Amino acid sequence: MKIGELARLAGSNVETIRYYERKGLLPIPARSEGNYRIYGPMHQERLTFIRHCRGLDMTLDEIRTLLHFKESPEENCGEVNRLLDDHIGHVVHRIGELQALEKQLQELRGRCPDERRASTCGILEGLSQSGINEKPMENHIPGVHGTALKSPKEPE
Amino acid sequence: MKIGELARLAGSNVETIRYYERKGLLPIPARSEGNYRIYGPMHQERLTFIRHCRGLDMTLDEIRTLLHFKESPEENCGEVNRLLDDHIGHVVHRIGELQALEKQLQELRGRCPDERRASTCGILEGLSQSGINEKPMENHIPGVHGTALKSPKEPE
DNA sequence: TAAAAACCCTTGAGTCGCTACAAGGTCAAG
DNA sequence: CTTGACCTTGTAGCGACTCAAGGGTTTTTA
Ligand SMILES: [Zn+2]
Ligand SMILES: [Zn+2]
Ligand SMILES: [Zn+2]
Ligand SMILES: [Zn+2]
Repeated sequence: MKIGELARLAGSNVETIRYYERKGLLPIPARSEGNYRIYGPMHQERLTFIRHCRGLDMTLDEIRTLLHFKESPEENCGEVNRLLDDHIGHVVHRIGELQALEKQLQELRGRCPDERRASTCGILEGLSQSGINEKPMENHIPGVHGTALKSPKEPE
Repeated sequence: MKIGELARLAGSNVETIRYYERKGLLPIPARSEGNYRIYGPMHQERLTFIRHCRGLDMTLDEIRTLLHFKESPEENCGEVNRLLDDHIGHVVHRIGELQALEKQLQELRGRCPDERRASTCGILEGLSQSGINEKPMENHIPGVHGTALKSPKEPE
């Protein structure tokens, strides 16, 4: 099967498949005479696995680890289980952050119940004040991973 | 004041300040004889405002809008209030997504209560099956904004 | 006073997980 | 033989930064 069909079958997209190949998540496929990538059922299974994982918001690194265990069936799966626990931790952590965020935002919203001149808007005022969200949340993470709003790292 | 001091005062970081300047969020400062950026209290206030907003996970675009209203005190602040409502919506939406995600992950985790051979790991098995998270969540968003896991867009 | 340290400058590239071209090659049907 | 769907490589872009190279300037210290 060629790349377009694989994409359709896995509900994915051609460029994404080539991207996964570059990133080492999908094994390099055979090529046809005309230099087309040729895939078999194992590629399809693997791609589907990857997409399931991405649907659960895992990073490509996390997925790489899981794929390793898929390929070595006699290894102990403890690390898989731990990886999932950690990942659940990522999600739970992020939920907590966002709930705190919502509270702050609601509080801020409450400061301007009506429409006024911008100079007296309680929201703009609140955002200018120190005291509201003085320091960025520690470990403030977009999605469930990655890094955003790091505080400037202190010299060692 | 020079850029380093401003960074310290605002709990920010020098590169970020220059980045905001490039992006038009901070007004272009005067320069010293030695070509150093020279800032005053208004720059500090503005940067602090921006950092507060980022601490609340707003995009730079959202912040740009707020800054506009800060600068035009006699405009009506209705749009500010709406922007905040929308942004609260972004956060609430994302919380809902992450809670659904956590449920799925917990369910998956339950499939492998002990450590076994990888070939019989309930988690790896679950991720391979169709049926679990068949299609990516609609509108699955990293952070509170942006777009990830778009399904391939259909031709118009 | 001169060297060393600390600060600042610009430019350009890297991060993540894709998406979207552009310019061309290949293949089946009509 | 031509059309058009499909494929190829390569490059650039998103957001919000972060970091490194290779300089110039200012401040501190010996
Ligand atoms: Zn994770
Ligand atoms: Zn208002
Ligand atoms: Zn928002
Ligand atoms: Zn297991």
